[in-house]
Amino acid sequence: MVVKTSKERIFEEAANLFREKGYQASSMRDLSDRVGLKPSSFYNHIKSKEEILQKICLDNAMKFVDGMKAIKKDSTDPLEQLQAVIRLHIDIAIKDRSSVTVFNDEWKHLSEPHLANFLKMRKRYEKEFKNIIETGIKKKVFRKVNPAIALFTILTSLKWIHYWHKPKRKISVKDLEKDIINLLVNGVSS
Amino acid sequence: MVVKTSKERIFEEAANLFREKGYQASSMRDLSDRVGLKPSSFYNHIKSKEEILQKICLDNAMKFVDGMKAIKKDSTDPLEQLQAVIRLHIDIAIKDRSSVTVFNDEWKHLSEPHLANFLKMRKRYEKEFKNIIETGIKKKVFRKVNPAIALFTILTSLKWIHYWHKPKRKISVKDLEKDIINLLVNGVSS
DNA sequence: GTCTATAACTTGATAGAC
DNA sequence: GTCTATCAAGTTATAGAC
Repeated sequence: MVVKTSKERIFEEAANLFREKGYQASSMRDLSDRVGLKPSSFYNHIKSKEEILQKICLDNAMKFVDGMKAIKKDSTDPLEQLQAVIRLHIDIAIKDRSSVTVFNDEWKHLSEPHLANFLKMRKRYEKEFKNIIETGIKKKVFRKVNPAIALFTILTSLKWIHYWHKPKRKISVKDLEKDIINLLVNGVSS
Repeated sequence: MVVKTSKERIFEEAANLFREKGYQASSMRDLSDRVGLKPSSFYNHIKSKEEILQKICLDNAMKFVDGMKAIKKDSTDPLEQLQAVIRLHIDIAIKDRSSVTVFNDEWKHLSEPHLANFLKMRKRYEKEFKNIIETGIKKKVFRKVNPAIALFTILTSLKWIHYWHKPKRKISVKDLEKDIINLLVNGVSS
């Protein structure tokens, strides 16, 4: 994919723009400046502004759903699964910063029925995540924590990476993953 | 404060509205419907729409800054300080859900110089938080974790409470605080 | 201090020439 | 497939009556 099509450039620049300014504050004219096409030309490639948001949200949701599916297939050990899920979140955040930020922060601007679909997928994902924690507790691999609280604490704690990680930082992705897993699994206490 | 002034009602309903729809997607007409005043009447009480956002962001920033100051005064033990900071975040999130959500998610729509001020305050707060972690490591109260990674993981992990906590949930604030502190300090591993 | 009316501007999207 | 021109609707904020 050396030469990008106009359509690809629209989606890529839109993700960058939406990440920086938010979906609502980003106008088609702003996007036009970045893509190098007049706003009217967009409509040969997309149906509407919201279609861009829909695709970004759906594509990222699929990355998480597919990743979770693979994890559950690869291992049945809750600790291994938890570690793999943490790695999944970090890898997705680092691979496409803009797109995952839009997925995290701008989904609320989806219209129906896309919003309902999105929330249904998210709920299902959270359920699978919580199941890992609950199984870990049952097998005594994890301490007896409140599964819902552990779920949201861990899930939310993985949302800063896209904001913090820049290629210039000296830490490698492998080390970053190791440190975060260590922190969430073992805590800070000595 | 039994009877609320128009000004108070504007700020209160604005926080609710901005939380639900986002700042940019919230119009003065939307706000008008909730407050029960015509949009033009707002301008007897406020200078602009952004002034509302500015006040919400600044007020909440001050809550965190003041809270941090009190914590550093009350104790010099890093573990006690960390526990108190976690409680601070949870208490603020539960006491005024809407306002803290706007503070968390909508600050990017501040114009200069308010945006720069906000970011400066945030950076200073993060520095004080990181200092607790670094001191804890030096005193061997905490394990030798990467302080920046621990800072952001813990800080971010506290951002789901406003979204999850509803009075109808059976768990008390005290128990919620205990569970989250336990999780972040000791991890999930048994 | 609230209202009606409206100014001044920006928005997403379309029509139609090339 | 890109452009110019433009529309219809929505935006924040103000002027001035009461």
